[in-house]
Amino acid sequence: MAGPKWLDSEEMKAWRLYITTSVDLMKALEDDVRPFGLTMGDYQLLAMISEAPDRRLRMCDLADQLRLSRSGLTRRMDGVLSNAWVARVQDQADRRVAYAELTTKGWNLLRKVAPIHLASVRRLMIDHLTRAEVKAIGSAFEKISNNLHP
Amino acid sequence: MAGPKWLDSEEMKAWRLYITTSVDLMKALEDDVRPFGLTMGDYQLLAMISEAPDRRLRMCDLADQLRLSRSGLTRRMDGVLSNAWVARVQDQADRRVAYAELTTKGWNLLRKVAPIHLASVRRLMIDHLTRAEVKAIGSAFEKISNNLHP
DNA sequence: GAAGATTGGTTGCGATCACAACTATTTCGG
DNA sequence: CCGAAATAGTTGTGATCGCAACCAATCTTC
Repeated sequence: MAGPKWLDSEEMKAWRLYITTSVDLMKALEDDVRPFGLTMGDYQLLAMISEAPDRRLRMCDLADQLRLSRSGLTRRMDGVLSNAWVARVQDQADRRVAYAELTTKGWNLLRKVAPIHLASVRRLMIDHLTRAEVKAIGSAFEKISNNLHP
Repeated sequence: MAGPKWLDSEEMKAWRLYITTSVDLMKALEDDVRPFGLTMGDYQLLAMISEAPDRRLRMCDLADQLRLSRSGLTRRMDGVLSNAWVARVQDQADRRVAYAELTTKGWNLLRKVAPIHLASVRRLMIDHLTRAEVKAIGSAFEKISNNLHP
């Protein structure tokens, strides 16, 4: 590695605040979707599907995008399936493949919750930041992400 | 709330990259401490205790700093206690209180792992950022944190 | 100084999730 | 084509962690 072994105080400050605050932030966002019977995991699943063509996504791709293992996704699907927010659709061409498809009920729920969730993201994070900080976070995590995914 | 309901594209980019990349980053850091028989949770526990006076911390304070529930900490302690990295010390003055105290074995382990962990933080995150981005992340999460903890 | 509230910590239980092993289907090498 | 390898998804198992209920010790209030 190029850099010295330790982090200087600016770096350490950024690292520590980032790590601890991220946990708190997630819990606060979780609190804000709970009244709708959703976890953040559920919300992200619904949001991810809603942006895909035909509001459906292969299980495999969905797992990748949600950073879940395939077994993790199978279990998470149990919840959204039993609530009928998502339907399971078997692919006719390749019968190994199943799609997760947003139902009308799921779509309606998401339309109701999304503005509230995004308002939470604003209230808890974005509204406290300068435009420069927003851009810096975007570019910083973009570089970190590019390095992580070769 | 003051702001508009939706996030603009800069804000959305920052938010999404932050959320997804944070998960990936955590997994990568986890991979780097695993060879030492540690989880990131264990590492953070040891690191937190090591910075306290006498390298000991009340269970309660430790739980707060690690963002764990008290029961969560009890269970996590099982691991570090059975590895004898941490010892349980009962307070004589207030007999409700237990301290988690870093053992010599735990201290030696931490001295070995800390440089490697910090090198990972550099390699995976800090070294990819400009000084301005590091400062922006520090100030941004500081403000988010201040808002979260009233 | 005794009753009730508060604080510190553990335990029972349920939810979430990853890994490994498994089944089913498709694709590829020869 | 046929068998081997790859791909998609599920299930068994174990780890982690929060909530609620609990016990024990201390503090508070009258």
